[in-house]
Amino acid sequence: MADHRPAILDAALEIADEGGLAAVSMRAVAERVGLTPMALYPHVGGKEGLLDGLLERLLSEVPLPGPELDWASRLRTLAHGLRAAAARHPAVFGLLVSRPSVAAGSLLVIEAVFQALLAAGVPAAEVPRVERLVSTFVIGYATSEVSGRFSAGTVDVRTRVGQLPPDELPAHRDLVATLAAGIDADAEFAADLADLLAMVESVAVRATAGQARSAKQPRTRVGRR
Amino acid sequence: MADHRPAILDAALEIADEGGLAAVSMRAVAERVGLTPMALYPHVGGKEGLLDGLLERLLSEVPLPGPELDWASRLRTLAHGLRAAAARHPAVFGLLVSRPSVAAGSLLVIEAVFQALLAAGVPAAEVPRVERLVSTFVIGYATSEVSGRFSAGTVDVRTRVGQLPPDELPAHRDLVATLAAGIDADAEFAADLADLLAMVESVAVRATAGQARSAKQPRTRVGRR
DNA sequence: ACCTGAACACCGTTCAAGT
DNA sequence: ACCTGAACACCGTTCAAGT
Repeated sequence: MADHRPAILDAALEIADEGGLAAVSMRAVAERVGLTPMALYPHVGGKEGLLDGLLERLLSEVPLPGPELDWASRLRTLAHGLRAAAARHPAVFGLLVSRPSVAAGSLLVIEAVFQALLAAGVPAAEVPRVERLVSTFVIGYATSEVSGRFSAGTVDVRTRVGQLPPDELPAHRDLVATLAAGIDADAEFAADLADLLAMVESVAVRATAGQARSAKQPRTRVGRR
Repeated sequence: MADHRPAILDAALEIADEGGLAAVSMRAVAERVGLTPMALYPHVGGKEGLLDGLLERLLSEVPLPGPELDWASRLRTLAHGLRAAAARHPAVFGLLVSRPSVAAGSLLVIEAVFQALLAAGVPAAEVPRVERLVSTFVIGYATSEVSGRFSAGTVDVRTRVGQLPPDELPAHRDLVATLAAGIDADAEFAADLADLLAMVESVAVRATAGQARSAKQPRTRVGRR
């Protein structure tokens, strides 16, 4: 009859947003959608399939940058879009690091990163590696932020340092002032991205220099910021 | 009577290594250690506490670099040590991204990174940010590797690209040769680290340049390799 | 304090039965 | 084919009882 898959994923996403991943049970999803738990199986194929569906939903929400932007702006758009998706759906986003995710949505994001890196002048042989490097950071950052890995340690530096004899943590002691200031996650993410994009450019420049040495082809520096 | 906590964590770690996180149930751990499930509670304080204990175990296994090494070698030692711990205990390592982890073990690792970054010349105000940047990448990389996020997509590029109309994935098409070659995870991790350490150095140099402009203090470039 | 055993309120999933 | 309802083999945890 009707394809209930979209409605099932809607319900599951709502439950995940409201009560975390632990609240997403086949029974709870079924109840919200007005079906028996077993009625979900033909549509999502079990719990794993349901979670894959949620991840696909989340990735399809990430806006792809238009081709009119320069490569650095395109990477920034993607990174901020991914981080925004994490803020909207923290529980589901946590699945991203730990799941293969062969979803079509993830393919399109990767494709956009590939195009940006090629436009930046990163040699083809290095593009997949650099894509994984940048993606790993962005996904890792958003996950850490959303799961509390960042905020937990920094709440009270004194008690943290107090866990061990003070002379075992000299750098912590020297940085107490900075650490006590806490984290401005928005600013930090932007600063990290700036450093990483500079890194991408230096990979590109390094390749061009090697190529110029043998074939002397100059190359225009792509503007940042 | 006897403190069973170490034995409990031993058993739980074994079970996690053998059968994944799903196999780590209070009942299974209790059985292996020769107790009733409820007997674990005074020692680890429930399931969450048990998982925290596993994470602490894992982090305490990461070797800390000696002070005789230069900053870049120290960061490399830490990064490879963390990745090696992930290879030994893949299931437990997956908890790292998603858990606060205020463990003493993680404190010592962070301390070592702080010291290395300060030695590299990264200004104190930027050290915590750069620590989080590098740690996020290293943890994210090891997690992705261990959970199959990297390998899954690349197994068969043709079918992957076949999911969508070919002209929607031009960069994928151009990179088919590189993508089909697969991933040498060891080499890729080393290359990523090299690029990130160069980035750290450029952050340090940027700061020194600003400082030199006002106070003209030269600074020795720390050797890499 | 530490441990046991029974019980409670959940899980995902199988299976036979209905339409 | 799609859906139901009962059942199975699990969970983490509470609680009263023992020592």
